[in-house]
Amino acid sequence: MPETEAPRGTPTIREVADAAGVSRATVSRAFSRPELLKPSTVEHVQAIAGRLGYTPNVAARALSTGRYATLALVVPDIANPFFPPLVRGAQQAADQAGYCVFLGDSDESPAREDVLLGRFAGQVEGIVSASSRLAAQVVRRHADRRPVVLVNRDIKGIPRVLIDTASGITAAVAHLAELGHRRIAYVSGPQTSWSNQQRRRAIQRASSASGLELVTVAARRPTYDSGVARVLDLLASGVTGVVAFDDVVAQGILAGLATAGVSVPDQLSVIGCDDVVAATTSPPLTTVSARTDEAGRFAVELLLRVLGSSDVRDARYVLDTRLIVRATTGPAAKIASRSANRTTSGGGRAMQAGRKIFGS
Amino acid sequence: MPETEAPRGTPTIREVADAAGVSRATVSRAFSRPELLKPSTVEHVQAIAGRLGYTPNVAARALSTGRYATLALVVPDIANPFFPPLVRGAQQAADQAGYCVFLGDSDESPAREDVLLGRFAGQVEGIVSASSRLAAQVVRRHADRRPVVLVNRDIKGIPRVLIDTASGITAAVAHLAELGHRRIAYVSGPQTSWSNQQRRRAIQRASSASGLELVTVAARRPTYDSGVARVLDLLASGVTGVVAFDDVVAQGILAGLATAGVSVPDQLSVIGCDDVVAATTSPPLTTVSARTDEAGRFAVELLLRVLGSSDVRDARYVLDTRLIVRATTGPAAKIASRSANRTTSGGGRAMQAGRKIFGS
DNA sequence: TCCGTGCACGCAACCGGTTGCAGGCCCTGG
DNA sequence: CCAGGGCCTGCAACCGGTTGCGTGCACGGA
Repeated sequence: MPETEAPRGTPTIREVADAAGVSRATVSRAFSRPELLKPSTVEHVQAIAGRLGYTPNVAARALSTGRYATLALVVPDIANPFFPPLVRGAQQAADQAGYCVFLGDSDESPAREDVLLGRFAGQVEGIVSASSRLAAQVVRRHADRRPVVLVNRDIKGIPRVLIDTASGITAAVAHLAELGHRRIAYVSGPQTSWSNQQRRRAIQRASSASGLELVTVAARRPTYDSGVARVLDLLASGVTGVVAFDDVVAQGILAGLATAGVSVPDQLSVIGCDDVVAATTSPPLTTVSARTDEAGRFAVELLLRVLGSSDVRDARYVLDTRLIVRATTGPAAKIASRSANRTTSGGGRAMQAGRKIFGS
Repeated sequence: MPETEAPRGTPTIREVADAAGVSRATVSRAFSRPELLKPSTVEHVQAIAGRLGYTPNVAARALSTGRYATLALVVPDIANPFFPPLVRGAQQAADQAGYCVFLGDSDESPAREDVLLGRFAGQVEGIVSASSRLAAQVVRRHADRRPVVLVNRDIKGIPRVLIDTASGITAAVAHLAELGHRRIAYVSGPQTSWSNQQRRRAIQRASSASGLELVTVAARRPTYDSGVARVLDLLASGVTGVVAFDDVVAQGILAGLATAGVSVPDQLSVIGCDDVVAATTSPPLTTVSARTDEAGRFAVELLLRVLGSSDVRDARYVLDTRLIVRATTGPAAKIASRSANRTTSGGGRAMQAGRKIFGS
């Protein structure tokens, strides 16, 4: 008895077609290519569809067109405050274009990242991989299957958006040199991180250019605790200024220093990177600012452009950075050491409101 | 001339079938229901498929089975540090089950959340909505189309995971009362937030139970800047203790107080909520701890259970919370007010390391 | 030797849209 | 009045797996 057709949860194109008295093709066109139809027909079909609560089935559409209207975003650690703004920016850009975004968290593991990219490749139009920890060759293999856009990873032939912290780092070193520092430290991040390599190189170059001695301390994972744990090494190293891989590490260092009774910036100057929590530390952190939200947005827009016309092959966007001087940098310690730490905040420097901006 | 078949980018089931000398059905079964096939056949097909680099097309599979192997997670603001750990937990749980997760950021807007849920409904098996700002009726409408699990939103009939901050808040108020505070403030969060309502109610109840006067100050958006902006109101209100909607607001308050030269906890005690940045503030923030990562994980596991057997209708998981006393709470100000702010950190209380834990 | 039984696999319809192609209709120009 | 040309719309194949049903075959029992 096929007389009573059970109406599914959500109606299909056929039911709309029947209700509207047209063919399925017409319903389809009413949604995807309305300019091919008589305006009155479009209106009629849309009305019926609206009444029935019809929504095109994305799987069916994806199957026949290959357009998924989705893309994937892979990050090493969503809990690292560097990434949420980036995710947000990417999200908004994708949204405007009607795309949905998958999120993947590789947990800083290249192996997991590889798995994620492979899994996503089958169900998205393109992938944005931020701060990829993968070997270049592996990234290329994935990029070979699906369009990939990188953020903060510089691989020739793959479209990429780079936050050029080198300029900001250079300004940071100059800032320290100007304040009379002679011996400084770089607390490094993940070894497979392009950003880390870039920053390390920039600081080496800038230090030797300014005649500063440079000590490197490895933090590996860029976490708060990792920053805290580096403090003893830092104090033992006899430096008067520190540049940290990122703000999170810098924040950990600040906390460690506070616990150790070392006053910032009187006894030690600290500079962060990314400006991601910098305004909320105490004292407010001098840092290298990067518009991470823009990086996310750009990456998605670039990806969409690649999807549109595949001749954008070797794009390479560079976002510049600036040094933002807040309150964790001051004159080198030998100068400050004659006085104790009388004034903790705002002492000796006329720079609390109105942030001063250096940089390229 | 149909002799030269262009091999597509990724091979289809037909090509594998041809290469293996079996039917498409057999290839399909080799992947989805191998127990129906002779072991040698399975092995053979898998080998061929592996060599060709075959991957089942998810869109095609989704179309014929209705199983998408995806789910969506919607949050009001990924940049709010409350959510990244939750996202992470959700992500991991989904991953273990072979699901990919869409992320949506509603930007605290009910309208956008509505759009997101609608868009996701068509392409996922289920949805986790965290801290939904939607009207209950609207949520129900969505839940009617697709299984929905809520986090921190209590709607009867819809499976939900709740972080019971009431218990922690109650302990917080008791803690303040014990320290001699008589008049305290609650800095509230988003009005449509269930958590905010829950916290406000808990603090009202606890205050009157302890005989404390309660003042409420509205922060609306739970941001750092919003916290900073509430400081003048707080100082004008004549309270000696403050409970903030969340850690982010509390952090802003701390910063605002520092700028205003008010010492914490000597002149004013501050308590946060969620324990999400609390360990990184200065002084370290006394707060109500919630395992947000577990909430995310639970929500996904619950969703998967709903998908498995749809008889879990009215599940309601409650995660308890605890008060973690760090360094922003101390004796009521009238005691401290006789002396100015001589000792900024660690004065008057023997409680820096070894955190004390109260709670349900 | 013949038939019943069950395993392993193929056939073909189906999921729900999309799109090249063809055909009907109407309008215009000769 | 007829031919030609557009404009709309329908037909039907197709995207790539999945799955109910049926069949061929081997094997065991009578």
